[in-house]
Amino acid sequence: MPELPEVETVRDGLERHVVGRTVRAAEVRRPYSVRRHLAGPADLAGRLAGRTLTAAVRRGKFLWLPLDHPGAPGTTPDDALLAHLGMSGQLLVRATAADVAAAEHPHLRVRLLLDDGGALDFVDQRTFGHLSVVDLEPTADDRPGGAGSDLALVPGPVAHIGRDLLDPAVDRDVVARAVRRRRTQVKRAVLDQTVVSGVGNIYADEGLWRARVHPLTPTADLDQATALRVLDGLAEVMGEALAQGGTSFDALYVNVNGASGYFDRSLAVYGQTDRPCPRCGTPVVRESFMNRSSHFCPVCQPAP
DNA sequence: CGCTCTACCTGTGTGC
DNA sequence: TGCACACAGGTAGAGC
Repeated sequence: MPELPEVETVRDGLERHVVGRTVRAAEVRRPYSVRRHLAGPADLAGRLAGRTLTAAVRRGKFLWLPLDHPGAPGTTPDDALLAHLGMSGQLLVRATAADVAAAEHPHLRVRLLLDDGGALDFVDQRTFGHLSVVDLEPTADDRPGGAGSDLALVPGPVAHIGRDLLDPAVDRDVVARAVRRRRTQVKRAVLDQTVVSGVGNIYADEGLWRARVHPLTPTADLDQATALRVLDGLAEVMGEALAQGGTSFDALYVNVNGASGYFDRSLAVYGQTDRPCPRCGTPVVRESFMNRSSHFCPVCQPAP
């Protein structure tokens, strides 16, 4: 389940192994996986052929690779290959033609054949993820936590996504005020990607546990210090997961599912129903929330 | 405009 | 064994 640390691990792998290479051709095996590319699979393939991948950029859980102009290398890219991994998406680098041939996979959705004989494969079991080629647009960076009037060059579908807590330009004080401005519960607020991006169900539960805040606490009840403690808890747990993911990252293999190894060892409450809270030993509680689930310690995180 | 809820998708696990 | 169903969950867009 890729959240911010997993997507950042993928971005880092793409930066080191794919950036600078050129797409020879794109094969769309499953049109549904490019459904956000409104002009259709053939148009997507046409816009990728012959283009060079010039960078790997991420905001929250969105990831994009700006594309060089075929006839004008070195100019500022104005479009990009945009990816969202959804729940189960993986971007897998195949180094050689032999690797490509050996890598047929029942969940292979899109294959980008590269000009050096390798490939970049988009594999996605549950197909919540998607790829598209979209224009980059100078976007007023006035989202919560943004850098005020600065313009950021981001894909159109990413324009409404807030900065994430691992972004050096994020202002946690501003994000905390944005969380408190919402009229809802704190877990809903931190899952809202327009408020703060990159947080999914797993890290929301873990961050709230670290901050000792119940998921259903009304945002109206949060003072600034408590809201900041929640953001600190989220940033801390995502930072630790990223550090672990980075150390287990395998060269030439950009993995997502379980790449960090974090899920098995370090989760305090997520998926730990009835197991003891690592702080106080009280059994962890699971409750239904937004057709999902919330996990928390009923003692450390008292109900509002 | 702000908030809430659901559809989208597929493989795995569980209960009858 | 076979079937039905719950579950995992990020996002866009509809609904209120």
